Order: sequence, then structure tokens, then C-alpha cells
Amino acid sequence: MTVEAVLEAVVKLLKQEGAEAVTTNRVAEVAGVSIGSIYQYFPDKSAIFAALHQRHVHEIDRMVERTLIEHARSRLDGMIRAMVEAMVKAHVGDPELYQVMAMEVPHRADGTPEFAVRLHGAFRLALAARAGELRRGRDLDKAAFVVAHMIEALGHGAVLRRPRGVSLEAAKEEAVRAVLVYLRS
Amino acid sequence: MTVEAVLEAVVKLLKQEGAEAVTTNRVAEVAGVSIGSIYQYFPDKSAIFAALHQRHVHEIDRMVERTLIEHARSRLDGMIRAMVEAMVKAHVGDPELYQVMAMEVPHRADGTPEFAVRLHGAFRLALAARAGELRRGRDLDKAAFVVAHMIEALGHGAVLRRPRGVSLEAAKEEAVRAVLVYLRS
Amino acid sequence: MTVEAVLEAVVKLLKQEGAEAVTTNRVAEVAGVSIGSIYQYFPDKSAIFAALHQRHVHEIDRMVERTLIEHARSRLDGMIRAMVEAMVKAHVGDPELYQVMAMEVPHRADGTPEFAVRLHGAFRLALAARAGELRRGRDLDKAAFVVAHMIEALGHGAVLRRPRGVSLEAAKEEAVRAVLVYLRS
Amino acid sequence: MTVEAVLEAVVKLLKQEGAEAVTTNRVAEVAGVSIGSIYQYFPDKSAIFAALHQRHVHEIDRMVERTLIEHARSRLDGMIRAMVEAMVKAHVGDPELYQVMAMEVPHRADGTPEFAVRLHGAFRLALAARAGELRRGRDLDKAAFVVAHMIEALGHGAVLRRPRGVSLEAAKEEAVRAVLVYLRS
DNA sequence: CATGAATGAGTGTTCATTCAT
DNA sequence: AATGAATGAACACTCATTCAT
Repeated sequence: MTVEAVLEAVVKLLKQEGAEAVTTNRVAEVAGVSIGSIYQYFPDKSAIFAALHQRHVHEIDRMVERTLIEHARSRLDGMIRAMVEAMVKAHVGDPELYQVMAMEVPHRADGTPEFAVRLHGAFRLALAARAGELRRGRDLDKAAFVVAHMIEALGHGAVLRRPRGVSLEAAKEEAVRAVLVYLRS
Repeated sequence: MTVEAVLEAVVKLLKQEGAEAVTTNRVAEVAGVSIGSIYQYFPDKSAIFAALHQRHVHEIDRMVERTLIEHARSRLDGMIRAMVEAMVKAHVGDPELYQVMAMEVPHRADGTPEFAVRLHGAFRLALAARAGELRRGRDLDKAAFVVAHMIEALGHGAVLRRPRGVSLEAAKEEAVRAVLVYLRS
Repeated sequence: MTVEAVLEAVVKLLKQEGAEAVTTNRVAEVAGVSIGSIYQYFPDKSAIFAALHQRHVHEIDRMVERTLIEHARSRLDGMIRAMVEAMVKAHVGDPELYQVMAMEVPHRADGTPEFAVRLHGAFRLALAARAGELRRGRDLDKAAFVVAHMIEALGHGAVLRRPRGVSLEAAKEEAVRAVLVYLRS
Repeated sequence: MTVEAVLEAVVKLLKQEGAEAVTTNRVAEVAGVSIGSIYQYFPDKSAIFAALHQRHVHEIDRMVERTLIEHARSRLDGMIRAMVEAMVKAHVGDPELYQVMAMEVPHRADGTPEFAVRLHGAFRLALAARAGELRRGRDLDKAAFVVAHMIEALGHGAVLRRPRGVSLEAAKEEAVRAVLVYLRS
């Protein structure tokens, strides 16, 4: 409960005033909690950011995994489409937050590897299971590498860096198409 | 000269001791310059990071532009290959640095938009000039969006997040292939 | 309590080492308080000087007001004598302090007007109440202006700038006499 | 010439931006002189303030002395009137400057005593020469003490702290009257 | 003599963290 | 468990002063 209040306070501050405004005292104030209490649940300040980061990471990982399971028997295109959809969904909810988090919050090596590294195995597996739809003899490591990066970059980009004149829907569809033609080539 | 020394000192500290070690006094010491001198050339600490960031951004932009010009008359595949090559070259020189910069250095909104946004127009133009090699009626904004993100993500990824078992050369080749099949589809 | 300790520390430093020695860290040390605590009670360094100044100003104002009340029914000479006495008393206690404060401490416009301006009204009233002892048709603004300045200057002067050969008692008495002959003229 | 430029620059800064803006570099810039040059003529920063202060002090002293000489044979009232006039004239030219100098510029003990102390002797002499117009047996030290303080305070006050409703002329006249009735009493 | 880039000691201030209540 | 006043190490930054040119 306190943990949740603290995290939400950080989010609020991050969005409204930027990373510089996030001081432990300020967080406590906004969270309606005493600083002492924060230290009951977080060893130090960076742990707060780490927790926030983890929360986002878990959310995405859960989404990817759920998508993978739900589409375990789908064809390649259904799975890829769902994956892009998931990636987008994970960011459209609060674009400013993820923008700020990516730009201003030092994601100190929690050890947590980045998306494409973290999920390389999952992608590899998902592709392996659809080997029939891929060109024979495909190097799955290379393919998973490319696909993971494409989904991350295009999912992110569709939400946060989409050029004027391209709708979110269109961006997603194009991303899906790009991944599929790659995989089928 | 002082500016260069300061920037190099920051790079050194960033790589060897992480972002936390980058204090103005430490930078001065490592740069072999007095703090006063730093403030003769930079209005405040964040300006140092901004300059470092700008330097990298300029370098990449110059590379992209040079590539675009040198390959003004090349066919699509030559141009894309050169572009991926350039992107990789811009990061292989000092992977740790770019890793740390991306992860720990707050790139405060200098206003500088990110790669894919900054260079959207350049990519659009480059594609427009090769309309003949693309499917007729292609939406160039969508295509430039996808290509810019792919080159950024795969170029970056090839250097910094390449899975064990995939060589840099192979990663680059695969990136080129992915972009080309997308564009030709 | 902390506020008091800080103020006393500043006084001590001011008297013993001069205004230059008054650094926030030094004040904290002498006050037996941490710097952090100082900033819990004062927004910045100048606020400390302002508070000290205010304290002195309030003290004087209180003395003047008390004198005015206590002597509400006294004749002119009793009132003036008491006033000079009060002014002197407000400074004899710690002449060095007031000397240093007047000479070295920047009394940044806290907005607080100076003695003769601040108390012009009070003097005017006190004189109005004794119109009978003054020459008929006296301009009370002029009279209050002159009296306020005389009491301030002679009170101050008696304590801090008295020539050798003139006792404090004699200086006070002469001041009183000067004010009275002026008012009765 | 440089000295003059520097002093004028300080005056300008003092009036336009306050004492905090008076940094040696800023002074050099405003004076159109290099910092190095300032240090050719002033041993350190406080010497600049000291010189400015001295300049004002000398001006006043010269005025007082000239007045004393010019009125060597005048009667008491002519001399006092001229003295008040001089005091006022020394401040009306640039009231803001003297206000700021009195309030914000630390007049570090250049050793220069203050007006009433500095000129005590001169006043004493001037009064001695007019013993005939004073009550017999007058203590000249006491009288000079009172007169010096009155002229300083009322002269200053007439220019800088005059209440609304009292003209400069009237304030001066009242000051003269106050001093004279005192001396004749 | 003039210059002004360079110097660096020293300052005000912040803010993560502690701990007595 | 919660509180929040107190702490003080550490930081960014200023500015009087120097000195090679």
C-alpha cells in the first residue's frame, strides 16, 4: 500500500515536474507518507526507480508471455500482430511517463537486461514453433534478434515517435507487415 | 581545447566509474583543467552532458548525411547497406560509452529529437529518390518511419545487444536484408 | 530554539570575527546545529541576517512603544527623556554588535524602513498629545521628523560615537535638552 | 583615468543592480577596462569600495571645510545654515547612490571615522570662534557632539527620509532652526 | 602597462538517509 | 510501524585574484 503510493507519487512527479523534482522528501510528501516509511520499504532511492522500472518490465514481460501462450497455436501472422499490439498497449496508456523514464531516469544496471535481450529466448522459441512458416534452415538466433528489435522499436516508435500523417493503427499494421515479410523472406 | 579536454574527461569517467562519478570537480581534475575554466565554456553541468550528447548526435547525423550523398546514385540495397554500416560504425568505436550514455546520463530535452524523428525527412527523401525500386503507391511516411526505426534499433542492437552466436557481420547483413525485403514488399 | 541558537551564533561570530567569518557552515558549527537544520528554518543566508536585523528593529520599536504608553500622561520632558533613555538602552547592551551590524552587515531592503521613517507616526502622535506644551500652530510633521532624527542620531551617537570627555550621562542629558528646546521654541 | 572609470562603473552597478552585482569582473566590463588593469590600481576589491567611500567622505569634508572658511566671519546662523545646506547638497545629487552605499556596501573599517567623529574638532573650533553668541560657559565638546550629529542626521534625513508633506526647503530650514535654538539655549 | 584566460579556495545549498520518539 | 526533525557529506558554482602574453 505504501509501496504503491510511493510508486504512484514518483510517476506523478516524473510526469508533472521531471526527474529532477523526484527527491525522496518530495515523493514522501506527494505520496502522503513520511520519509521514514519510504525507507521501511525501499533500501535507498535508486531502489524506488528500480521498482518502478521493474514494474514496467514485468508488465511487458507478462504481456509478451501471455501473448505467446494465448497464441501458442496461432499462425505466425496472428502471433506477430498480437505481439505488436501488446507492445503498443504497454505504452499508449501513459506515453509521457515512458518517455520521461526512458530519457531522464537513470536505469542503473539493476542487471535487468533490455527487452530484446531479455526476451530473445522467448522469441526464439515462438519462432521455432512456427518453423514451417519460415524459410527452411533459417538461423533462429538471427531471426529472433531482428524480430525482437523490430517489435520493440516499432512498438515504441508507433506510440512515441510516430510522424504526423501516420495513424497509430497504420503504424502498427506496417510494423506487423514489416516483421512478417522479413520472417517469410 | 578546454572543451575537448572536458568532454574527454567526462567520457573517461563515464566509462571507468559510471555517471555518479561525474562531478564537476572530478571532471576538472581528470581534464587537467580548473573548475573555473569549465564554467568559462559551459553554463552548467547539464550543458556538459548536452554537449557530449550533441557531439554524438552530430556525428551520426553527419554520417547519415554523408552516406546519403555518397550513395545518391546507388541502388536501394547499396544505400541501405551503407546506412546500416554507418550506424554500426558510429557505435562500435566505443560501445561502453554509448551504453552508459543511453542508460545513465539524463538526456534532458535539449530539444534534440531522437534519431528516427530527426532523420525522418532524410530517409523519406532517400526513399522518394528510389521510388522506382519500391512498390508503386508506397506511403513514404510510413516507409521512412519503419526504416528509420529499423536502422536505429538494429544498428544499435547489433553492436550492443547482439546475442551470443551471431557475429557483427551477420547481424548487419541480416539487418540490411530485413530492411530491403520490407521496402521491396 | 534552533533559530535562537543560530541567531546567537551569528552575533558571536559578528562580534568576534567580523562579517566575513559568518559563513553558513561556520554558523552551524558555532550554533551547535547542523547546516541542514539552519535551512529548515531559514530559506537562505540573507534571511538569517534579516532575522537578526528584524529582532533588533522589533526590540527598538517595542521599547519606543512601551515608552510612549508608559509616558502617555507624562509631560513632554519626561517623555523625551524616557525616549532618549530607551534609545540608549537599546544599544549600550552590545555596542560592538550594533557597530558591526551597521557597518558590515548588508541590510538588504527587507522593506523595513529605517527608524525615523518607521516611527514617524508614533512621534507625531506623541507630540500631538502634548500640543499644549508646544508653540501654537506647530507643523507636527516637521517636528516629528526633526525629533525622530535627533533621538536616533543622538541616542546612537551617545553610545557609539561619544567624544572623549563627554560621559554617557552627560550626552544623554544634552540630547534631551536639545530636543526640548527645539520643541519649545 | 582608469581609477575614475572603475569608480563610476561601481556607482552605476550599485545604483542599477545593487551591491550583489558588484563583482570585479562585472566592474571591469562596465568600466570598459580589463580586470588586470583594475588590480594595477587597486590592491583588492575592498579597496575599490574604500576609494568610493573616501571620495564621498573627502567631498563632504571639503564642503564642510570650505563652508567653515567662507563663513569664518559670518554669524552663527549664517554658518549653520550654510553647513546644513552643504550637507544636503552633498547628498541630493545622487540620493539612490548614498542610500545603497549606506545600506548595502560594507564600509569595512578603513579606519575612517564617521562624520560626527571626523569633524568633531572642526565643529568645536567653529563654535569656539562664536563663543559670544553662545551661552557663557558652554561645554564645547558636548555642543559640537550634538551639532555634528544633528547636521549629519537632519541633512541626510532631509534628503533621504523626508516625510511626505515636508518640502526639502522646509526640512532644511527646520534643521537650521533646531540647531540654532539648541546652541542659543 | 594592458589584457583576459585561467585558477581554485571557498561558499551556499541540497537531499538521501538516520533515529529518537 | 510510522513519523519527520535533524544530519552532514557532497555538490555545483562563484568570483577575487594571478600571470603569461
